[in-house]
Amino acid sequence: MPASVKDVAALAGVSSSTVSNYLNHPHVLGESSAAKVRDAIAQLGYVPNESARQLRAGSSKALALILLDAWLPYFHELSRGVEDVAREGGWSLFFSNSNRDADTERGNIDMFEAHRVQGIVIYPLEDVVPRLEQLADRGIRSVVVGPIPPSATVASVLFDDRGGGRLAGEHLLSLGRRRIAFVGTASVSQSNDRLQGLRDAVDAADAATDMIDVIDVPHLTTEDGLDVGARIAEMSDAERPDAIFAANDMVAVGVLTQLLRHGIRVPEDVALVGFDDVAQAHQTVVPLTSVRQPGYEIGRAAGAALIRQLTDPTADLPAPTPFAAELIVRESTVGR
Amino acid sequence: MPASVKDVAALAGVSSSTVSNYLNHPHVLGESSAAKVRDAIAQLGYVPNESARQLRAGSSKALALILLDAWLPYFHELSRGVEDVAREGGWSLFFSNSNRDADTERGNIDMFEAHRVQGIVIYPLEDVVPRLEQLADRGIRSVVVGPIPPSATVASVLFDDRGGGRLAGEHLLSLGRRRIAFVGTASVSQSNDRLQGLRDAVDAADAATDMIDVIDVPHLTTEDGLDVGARIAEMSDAERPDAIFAANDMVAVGVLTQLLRHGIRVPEDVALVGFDDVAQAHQTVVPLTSVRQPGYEIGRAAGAALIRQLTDPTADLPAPTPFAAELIVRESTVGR
DNA sequence: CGGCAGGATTGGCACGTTGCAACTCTGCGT
DNA sequence: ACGCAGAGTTGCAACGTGCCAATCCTGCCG
Repeated sequence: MPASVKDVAALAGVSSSTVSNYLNHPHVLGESSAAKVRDAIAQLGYVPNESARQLRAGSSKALALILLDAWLPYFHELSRGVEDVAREGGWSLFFSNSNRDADTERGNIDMFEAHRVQGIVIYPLEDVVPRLEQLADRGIRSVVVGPIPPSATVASVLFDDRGGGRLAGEHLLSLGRRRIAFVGTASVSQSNDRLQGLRDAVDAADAATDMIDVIDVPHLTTEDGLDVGARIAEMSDAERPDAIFAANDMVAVGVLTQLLRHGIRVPEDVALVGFDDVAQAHQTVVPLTSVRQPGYEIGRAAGAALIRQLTDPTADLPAPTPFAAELIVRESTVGR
Repeated sequence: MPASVKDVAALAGVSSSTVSNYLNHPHVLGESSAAKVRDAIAQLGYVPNESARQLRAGSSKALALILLDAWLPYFHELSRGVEDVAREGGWSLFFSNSNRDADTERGNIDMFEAHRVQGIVIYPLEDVVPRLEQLADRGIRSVVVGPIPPSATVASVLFDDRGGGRLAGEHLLSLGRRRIAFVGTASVSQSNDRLQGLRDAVDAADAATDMIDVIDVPHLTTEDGLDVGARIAEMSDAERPDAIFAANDMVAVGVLTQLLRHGIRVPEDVALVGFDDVAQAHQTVVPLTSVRQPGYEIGRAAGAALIRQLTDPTADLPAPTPFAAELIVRESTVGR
């Protein structure tokens, strides 16, 4: 039912090639034809059919972004970075959310392959590198945010999670804290790296290795943090840790909220460090010390790396120099 | 470079029609051909080209969702509702975010028209009904979430914002509060309706009309709430309102946080009511009384209304019976 | 053994767009 | 007056898919 080039051409009294030229090579058009085509397009409200364009072109000038869990604030920042760099380069960007489900993740990859996007930025749940290498054979390049096994065709953008964990640990130790609880998710490699960094700090300080108490939660959400906070609040003073390092800010916010509800003082009774430094970290009653992960910049870097590969397929994969962690100290560790 | 039906057909030793039949009408295939085609598809890793499919079909089995500001938690709930109902009906769903920018909103609509989606669910920024009616002429139906002028072709799903505002007002008045500050955004009609509901409650109680103090903020974010909270905290006891009604939960969370930082007691000194009842409302140090807006159900209703129109184009537009508001009372108004 | 029913398979076209090669036309130089 | 340059325009093919009508084949009945 919508108008096609043919309809426009008929109304304008020119051939469809001329209409196509008007859209894609305006400079070759004569003045009078251009005017006729312009009027006809306006009159019919013609909008080029993107599917036909893509079919003709062989692929769409589009990228895809697949996120582990789009509702976490950190992923907002990441996606804005990818989005901006895509828009600047004139690419369209399709989003999708794996919702922490491996089937959904695979389904999203399949869908984007069917839509012939040219490249994919993915923050993966499971090991997707073999699948991505398969896609690379078929001309779809990709960039993984996070650590991956070495690959000849799949690039990655790294953040120094372990170093960030170490910064958090050193900070807490320097404050004299000696019983540190780590709240994280063993199923996400980044969480484990952050824990390893904490262990590094403890080892370097020559402190007792049993000072770390690991608490595993399913999703790193505020809700999970509230549960953990309740458990900690119920502990006796003797068994309660004097510091908590949370694997992300959202779970830290939950812990903080629950501790405050129970009248436990932060940082006097328990010091608290989060991770990511999202906006929420300084929007809490006691502003949160956090390890800054530059989500926006990481997103930009991932998008830029992808676009570079697509623009110049002969270029080498960019060397994965990790983004450095930075500790942002606020009142949840040092008071006012 | 990727394989096409032709490649599959050549490898399987059958015609491309047979391959097409295998994919779309498996029952007409013979046993042996089916097996050959299956093997060839597997061997080549063939994935049908979605663009070509859509071109052939005339339109994609896809819907679009355009949100005013995807980062607000309320919109997560809304989008999950639309997403679920779309998936259940076998439709793909494309997301996009207007980011509170009218140009972006228009650009998104244009993009989805070019991609020939069959329908659009939109939570609009500006008045988009004329544009949507134009789309309806070209076969793209749409459903607006929120109030719209009467239209023959554009459906809407309504929520009783005014009634919700009234509930909040009645609640605060019944608690004996007499100086109510309203925090909202004049540029969003829903915010104004909520304020009007508050005024209704005050009028009905025969109370002084100057008891309402309207504070306008730009975006209804937590950051805006922090600013407002700071202003309120600096007021003298005499001029400080004894109740605050915020147009959404995020701004309420900001206000609450700032008040608590300044040692102002909630609800003893200032009672606080939010709007939407998102998850964050019960994840605060003092859980937030809020007017529940069933975002998930509203999203489902919008998606279902759209799919109904597409499935049966002769059906009348569904009557827009508004979703009712419900007050969820928590400690930010009644204490413990 | 001829014919025919009906299942299985195929050729060809159309969807809307774009790029290329080919064509027309105007005006200018010789 | 003739040719030619070059700007402007056009016809045609092709992208990958899906559907329709047409064809092929197998086996069975008379």
